[in-house]
Amino acid sequence: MELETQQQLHATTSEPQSTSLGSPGSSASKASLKRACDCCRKRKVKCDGIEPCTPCKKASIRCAYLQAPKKKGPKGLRSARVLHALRTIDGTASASQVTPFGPQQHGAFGNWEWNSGPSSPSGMQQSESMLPPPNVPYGPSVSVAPDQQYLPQLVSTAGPSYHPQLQQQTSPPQPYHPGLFRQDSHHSNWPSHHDLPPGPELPPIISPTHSEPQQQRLPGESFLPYIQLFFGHMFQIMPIIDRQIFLDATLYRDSNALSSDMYCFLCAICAATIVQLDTSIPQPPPLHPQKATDDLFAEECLRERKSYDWIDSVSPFSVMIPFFLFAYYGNHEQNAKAWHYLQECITFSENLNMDDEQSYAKLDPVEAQWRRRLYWLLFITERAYAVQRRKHTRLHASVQLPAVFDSEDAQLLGGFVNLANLFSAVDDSFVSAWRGSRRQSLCNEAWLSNTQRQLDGAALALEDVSETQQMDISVTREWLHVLAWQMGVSNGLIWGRGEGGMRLDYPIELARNVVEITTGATALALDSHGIGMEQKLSDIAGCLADVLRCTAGDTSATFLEGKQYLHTLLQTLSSMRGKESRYLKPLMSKMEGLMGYELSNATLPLPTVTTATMASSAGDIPTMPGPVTISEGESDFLTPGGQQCSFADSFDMLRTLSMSGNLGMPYLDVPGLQTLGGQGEFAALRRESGRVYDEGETKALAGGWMGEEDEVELQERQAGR
DNA sequence: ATAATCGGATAGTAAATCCC
DNA sequence: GGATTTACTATCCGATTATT
Repeated sequence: MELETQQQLHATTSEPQSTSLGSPGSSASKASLKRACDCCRKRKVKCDGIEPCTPCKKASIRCAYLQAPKKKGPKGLRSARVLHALRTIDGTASASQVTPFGPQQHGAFGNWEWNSGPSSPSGMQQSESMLPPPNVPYGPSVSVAPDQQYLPQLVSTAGPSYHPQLQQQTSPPQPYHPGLFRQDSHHSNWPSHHDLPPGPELPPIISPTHSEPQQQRLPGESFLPYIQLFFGHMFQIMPIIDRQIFLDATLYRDSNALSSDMYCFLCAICAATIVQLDTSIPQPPPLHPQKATDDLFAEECLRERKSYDWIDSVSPFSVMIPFFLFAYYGNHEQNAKAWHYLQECITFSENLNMDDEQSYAKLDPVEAQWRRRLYWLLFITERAYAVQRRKHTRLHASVQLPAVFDSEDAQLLGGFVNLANLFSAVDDSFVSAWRGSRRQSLCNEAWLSNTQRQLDGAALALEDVSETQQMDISVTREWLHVLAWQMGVSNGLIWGRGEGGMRLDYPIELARNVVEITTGATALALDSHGIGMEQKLSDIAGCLADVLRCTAGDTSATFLEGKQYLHTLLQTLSSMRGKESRYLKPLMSKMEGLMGYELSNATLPLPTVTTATMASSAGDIPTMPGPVTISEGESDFLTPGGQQCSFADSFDMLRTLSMSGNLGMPYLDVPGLQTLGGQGEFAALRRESGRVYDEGETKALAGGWMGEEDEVELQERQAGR
């Protein structure tokens, strides 16, 4: 009912009232409804407009009226287009009039070859990566705007006869979407951000880079290639902006016409995209000979920010700008800044009441959906960050998950929601336990096994999501399993039947899953998650290495299997994002002297596995007998291979195991290597330790590999006791 | 027999242009 | 400024195809 009233907002005002009432007009025998629901529209069946409508009810599908109607009426200058078409027909006449700028000079209109020209650095990806994935429930996706399909035609017809002056007049569809997201502008709650000039009032010779020395801002055409990269590879994990708006080249015609927050936003998202994708994909040539392009964008963002009152300018941009700055700094492992910007975007989201379900009811349904996505992206990011850096969390799973827009592939949001569900399992008690602020007694086996079960239950139906998302969800799930397991170990919870995975060899099983997931994947599906994916894999590998260290000398099939998984993980890390991961060397040095790995990663020797032992394992990982509690001097336990191992001997090893993946790793006190950052939802930083300290260890730890932050926290905790 | 799909007819809307 | 033209989107009929 509520939706029905809301839909009236979208309905046009001048519709004949009689139509929906069934009294036929003078000639029309059919009475069209004001607005068909999303499903009926897609199905091309008559909708009765109630909610849920009869066809949807009959088909047992969810009825919604989310899709905003497109703007009607012609776009662009008609006569100019006619002229242009005529000129094209008369192509020979203008063929000789190629200007000195040539087609490569995009001028103030932006890059008109955004998906076709050879000069477009990502034109190549357009055809492949930018294609929307198949739409599962609704048939072919319509997520590519009609005007996007239209643009290349203009370009191609312009062809060799490109002429700036003419091009100006035959300019493409005027930008008519005033808001951040496609809306009916008359009731948009989103601020109107880009007040583009009414017409193409552009300098006659268009090359802002050279002809406008007074121009402070980066030229408009700088952005589009990176925005294309974003939509090609990162949108799946951050589906928070509208393709139709941000892939429309008219937006980038004149950067000076952009509002400050839009400009800042574009700078921030470009900076984050560049650093996140890094060398995993060919990127456009640098904008500046001396300065890295991502740094240039980030600096430009911060510079522009000084020019307006960004604190009072509360809009979704206020949330997204610091979010992408967070991703930028996170990927650069500048943690203090990353943390600052993450907090900033959370603060803005609170200012927008995005954590309050009630606030969404007041919004236009489409706007509400975009905001839900943004909120959940923040939620996921914050949770991942909290876990990785052992920070507290501020956001809660207090608002409904976003729904799939009719215009979109359901696949896309399916993956996003899946990830959100996964992180919902990382509840406050998980974070508290991980931070060490939860009483140990609460981190018991029942709670842990329940948490592990939740993680498995949270992310299902992965076959319906894209490879990139699948990678994210699967690896994240295994990574969270590893963390939960480490929590259990740190609380002395290892028992034999393997309930909740609390077995010594559980990480080997997890590593097997990860290897299975990553082995068949394309590199880009893995790489587009940025440094966060490297971190997770390195955490998992680190934990696996600890387990193997703990069982050193064990020649059982499980152990050898684990060795092989570790080898595969290290190999994956050796070629991530087009280069060797910075986490590889520390892992290798951790492995030094163990299992035959050498520090030099030039050759990663395959561990020799005898067929006999492999055959005997047959995927069946033996478990440790009986529940044990960890206390020095107690009875012995068995390694997966059945080796006797006394607690006195292994206590140190287990202590190491309990320290969140990289604990005990020698690189932790190396500045600049302690942090991880931002892949989309995991623009998060490495936290050195996730364990629950006990006082006996603190002095030794504090003097050793513990980071400053840990020391402060430790002191705080000790003072509190 | 029934349900689902979708090409395309038809209608409505609004920008662009014409006309005075 | 108002009328007209044009270009666009929306609805949904009904032929076709798929499913039970």
